[in-house]
Amino acid sequence: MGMSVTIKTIAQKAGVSAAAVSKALNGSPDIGAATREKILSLCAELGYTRNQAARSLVTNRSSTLGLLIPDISTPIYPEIFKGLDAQAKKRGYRIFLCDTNRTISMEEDYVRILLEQRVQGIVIAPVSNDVSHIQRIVRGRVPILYIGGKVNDEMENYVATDNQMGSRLAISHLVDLGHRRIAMICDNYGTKTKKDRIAGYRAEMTAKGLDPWIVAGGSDHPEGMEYGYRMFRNLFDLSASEAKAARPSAIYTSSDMVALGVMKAAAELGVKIPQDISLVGYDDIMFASLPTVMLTTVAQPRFELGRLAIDLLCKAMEPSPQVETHRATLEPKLILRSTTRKI
Amino acid sequence: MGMSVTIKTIAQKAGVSAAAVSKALNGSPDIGAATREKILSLCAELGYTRNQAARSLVTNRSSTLGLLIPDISTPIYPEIFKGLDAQAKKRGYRIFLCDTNRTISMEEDYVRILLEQRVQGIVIAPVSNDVSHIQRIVRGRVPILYIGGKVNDEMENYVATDNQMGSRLAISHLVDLGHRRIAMICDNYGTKTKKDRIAGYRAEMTAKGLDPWIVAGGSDHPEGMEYGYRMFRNLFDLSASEAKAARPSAIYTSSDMVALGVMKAAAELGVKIPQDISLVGYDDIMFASLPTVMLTTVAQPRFELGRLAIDLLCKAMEPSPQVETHRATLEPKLILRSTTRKI
DNA sequence: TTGAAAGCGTTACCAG
DNA sequence: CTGGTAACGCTTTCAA
Repeated sequence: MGMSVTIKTIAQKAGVSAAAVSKALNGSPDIGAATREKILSLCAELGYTRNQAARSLVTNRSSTLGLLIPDISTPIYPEIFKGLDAQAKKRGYRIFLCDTNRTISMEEDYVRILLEQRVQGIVIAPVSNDVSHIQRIVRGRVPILYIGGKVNDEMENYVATDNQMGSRLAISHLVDLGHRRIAMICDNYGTKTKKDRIAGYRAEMTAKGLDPWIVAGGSDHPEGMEYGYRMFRNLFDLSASEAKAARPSAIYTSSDMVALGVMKAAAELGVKIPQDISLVGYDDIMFASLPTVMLTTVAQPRFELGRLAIDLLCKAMEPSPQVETHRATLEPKLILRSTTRKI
Repeated sequence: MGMSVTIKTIAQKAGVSAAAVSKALNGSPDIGAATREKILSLCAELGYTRNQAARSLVTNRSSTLGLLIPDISTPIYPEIFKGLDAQAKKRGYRIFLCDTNRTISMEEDYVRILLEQRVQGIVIAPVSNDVSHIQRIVRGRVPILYIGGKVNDEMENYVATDNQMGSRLAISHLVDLGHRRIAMICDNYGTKTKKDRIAGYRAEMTAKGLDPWIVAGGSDHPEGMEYGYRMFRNLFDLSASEAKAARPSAIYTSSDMVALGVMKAAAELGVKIPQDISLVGYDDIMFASLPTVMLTTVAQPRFELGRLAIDLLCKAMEPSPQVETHRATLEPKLILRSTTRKI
């Protein structure tokens, strides 16, 4: 194993100084075209590869951003990663992805690791509403931009989505179709995100002169699919004795996963969607577009989220930021598929 | 903005040398317990964070492995990443994930970047069967371990799954249920993976004294869901004029995505699964377990894949590898759900 | 047990 | 335009 080829190796072979090689490599104008050519071809020939560690050390720039997410196998994150990745690339940054496994301790570990890597900024979809453990470690040494469902105003910089508007879009659509008995099934309602979705639902129902009908369990209740499954069964068991007219004609859920649970329960109970009941979800996870699912749902613009997040983070990274906080809220939109129908 | 706190800062404040701090930080035995304590508490107090770039530079170890995948939003990869990540962590490595967007040029770019980062090994799920462009860049400077559907024996180190066995499991199950007319719909059959799945199907059918019935289009045909959709419609249009008995009673597909296409077509044609026809997929993507899908399918042990891949890569990374190539093949297993039925 | 000194590969700053 | 020279922050001898 011969010594690896460094800038010095090249310099020697080319009969120039290390400084000259560095300049040629970095496209500096302070070098003659002839020398540059010579150096560059020599680099190609010898298979020279820059040592990023050495560069980072001296320039104090790693050209790397960190990304912390709770779980990459949760349907929404792969696309968010891609959005962030694409935009970061445009701006000359690499993204270092860390999956925290929904664990505070891993979140802490990774933040420390990212700090050791000297990332220039971090995008975090935090595990919990409270991010004080993160702040405590970072101590403001690196700008952080928060994204995801746990975002709230305690956080300095964030990109959120307008969850109230999302609900309003969903309800408005159902009302347009003639529905008046619209129940909302909401899991996990402690988070800001879910609170907003509920608020939007309530506001739009009221605006249309309808009575809100909210099914939302405590934090000890199951989440996602399991929750939707149980609550829908509940809803129908309870109304079983009553007239059929007392049932909701449409269900709006706090997430697609909850909607999936509803679908499962409905199938078991012989309730047809959308013939017997209309259903609208939230998130537009990949499943929602499957031929066997085709769920009408509220989508957040994921690519746009990535773009915005990186742009805001970069603003926060500037030597003397113009403003104190960097925040943005994205507008969701309704994706019409096959689980809603005129009544 | 004061100077960041370095090992020197600590050394000064503690009244010791930089070397001493380094030793304390790295748990070296060559240092007194008292001095160590003093140094450590000072580090905590001042919020000292190691500079990984500087460490890498001098130790020539980045403690980082690269991972190249074609598309993180493809259902199978998030879990593979997690498996790899977990195992790498156990061995003290971080994983740098690169999404190549199914693009040869990005694959090349990222390989170069990883080389610049001085990753100590790379796991690659390549975009194409041919990986010569990667070899050309890497020049053997870093060990590579290949995974994924494109793996073939041209590649030095790899972890594959036994696709022949997967098919045999599927067919054997269908035969046990009484099926004799079992068609296989296979997209994208140019790859080693798909060839093996076909071979396994053929072998098992023959072993059971049944006639293989293979539907496999050329490379110009669509892939995945679209392919399954079209081929299933084809199959039924063709057999529409014939007796119903001439139709297959079961379909085995080369992937879950193809099976999803079949389900869509079947739904449109009024063919009930599994009442009218049984269906088995391959891959066990997350969708497969959805309540509205519940697809019986062949699964590769993804976590095991991650473990093995990292272990083999680490073997290949050892100074003087024991053997030339590092290869392993994993055994798939059949996941029984609700799309197959006794005939 | 401790520390001084020598690098690791690169860039930045000047003086030629 | 070019090339020494001095950092960057750390680890690793080796001598005390």
